Amino acid sequence: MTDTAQTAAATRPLSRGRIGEAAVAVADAEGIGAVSMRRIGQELGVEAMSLYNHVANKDAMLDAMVELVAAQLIAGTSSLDAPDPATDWRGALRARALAAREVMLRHRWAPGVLQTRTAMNLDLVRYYDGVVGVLRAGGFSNDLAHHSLHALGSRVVGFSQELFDPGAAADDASEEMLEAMAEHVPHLVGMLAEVAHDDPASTLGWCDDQSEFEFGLDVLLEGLERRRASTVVP
Amino acid sequence: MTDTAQTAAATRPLSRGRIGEAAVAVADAEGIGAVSMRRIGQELGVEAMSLYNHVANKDAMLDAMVELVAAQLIAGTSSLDAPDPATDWRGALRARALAAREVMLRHRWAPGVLQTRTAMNLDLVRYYDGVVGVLRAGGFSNDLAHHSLHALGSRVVGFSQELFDPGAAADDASEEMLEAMAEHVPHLVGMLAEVAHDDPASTLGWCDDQSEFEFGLDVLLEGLERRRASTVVP
DNA sequence: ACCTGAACACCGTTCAAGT
DNA sequence: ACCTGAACACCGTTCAAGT
Repeated sequence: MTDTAQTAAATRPLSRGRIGEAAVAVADAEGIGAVSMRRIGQELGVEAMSLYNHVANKDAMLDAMVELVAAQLIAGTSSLDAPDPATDWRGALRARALAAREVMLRHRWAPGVLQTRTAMNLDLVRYYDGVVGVLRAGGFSNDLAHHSLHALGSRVVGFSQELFDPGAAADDASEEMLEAMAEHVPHLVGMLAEVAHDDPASTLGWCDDQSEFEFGLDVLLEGLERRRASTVVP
Repeated sequence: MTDTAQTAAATRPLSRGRIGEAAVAVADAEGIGAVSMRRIGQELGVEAMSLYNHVANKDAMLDAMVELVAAQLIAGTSSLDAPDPATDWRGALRARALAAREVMLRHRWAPGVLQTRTAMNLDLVRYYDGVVGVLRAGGFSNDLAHHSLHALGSRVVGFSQELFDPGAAADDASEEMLEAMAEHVPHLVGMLAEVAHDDPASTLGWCDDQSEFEFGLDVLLEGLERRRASTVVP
């Protein structure tokens, strides 16, 4: 690795873009915890301190990573044959969110990093602009579009906040543990038992992230459509 | 500080609970970034290494912090005169979410930490159990209750995922910057201009987190009520 | 203009030693 | 049983020195 990296460094000059790419690759493969200045430098066949010539600090390196993901968000939605928002804004927005979701699934560290960023990112703002464009074309007032953006929250960029991953928790938890908890959490245990019974293949880690994402998205889209329709005076 | 801390340590023995409390206090005051083993030890008038007698590692210390917040979640909902879920599940759940939100606003580091946790936490699970209890009392099937839990996501514990804080971004951005971006993000700039115009007091950092939280919550509650009603055969 | 090595001030964690 | 000090392997970042 050191050898090929060395020659690569000699070939292509270091740059903010190359640093971002290397960092994304490491984060994709080993998680964001593996991303350090020293490690990315090593990946590029260079001392960690050399990175500071192209990137102000680690935070700026994370910004560069976000930039690449945001660019994929834009790329993903432009190569999309979605419904015309003027006639089917829900379909148009739904397609956008699902396309964004595919990007986020390729970079599972991205949601966490995105949340810590405050720096303005042009492509990310452009993505949001596209969403507002869809809503406006679909007949939303600017005010309702604004509220809708907040209501959809992160779902509009392809992920939803799962505060607590029942699957991960269940992996740790034995069934006996759940039984022991039953008296404290009767509703949850009852629900779990019934849902697991209906779909026995997925005993404990039973949640289908994709379909739950779509369920939540659709509830929101329906509710927003209802509000849009009630504000339109024909 | 060292002096009073020393005597305090002599008075009350170290414990997982005291460590958690100290860590929560530091995080509340200075953010989660200030929470380190060395710092919490210092806060308790003890060497960092002493903490390891009561807490397996830093991760376990974070678990102890979450435990305290989850206890407040439970405490907040028990001292709540909310509507009877059997007659008004939406009111009951709404009150719960808003009470939880107050807890989270007191511990702004909590959402971020919560997301990194996988360990089973009894009080948190009990809180969720209460939510499922409300839904069941309101007439939800176990299946719909399960989907609803996912759809509500973190909102049910009082915060929503704001991927991008327009307020924070706007603080950095001058109006000129926005004008310069106008050609790239015409919809967003237009929306911003109109919303800001209607409420001129809050020019750029214009989003009212609390009311946006409630808007999103209400859209979801309405949409879920609609689905509940359509599954009930009278 | 870019890269390097040593250094600084921090981390979490281990371990042998104290009481 | 609990606490300590030194040590290890990491961080991000600064700075003077190289080319």
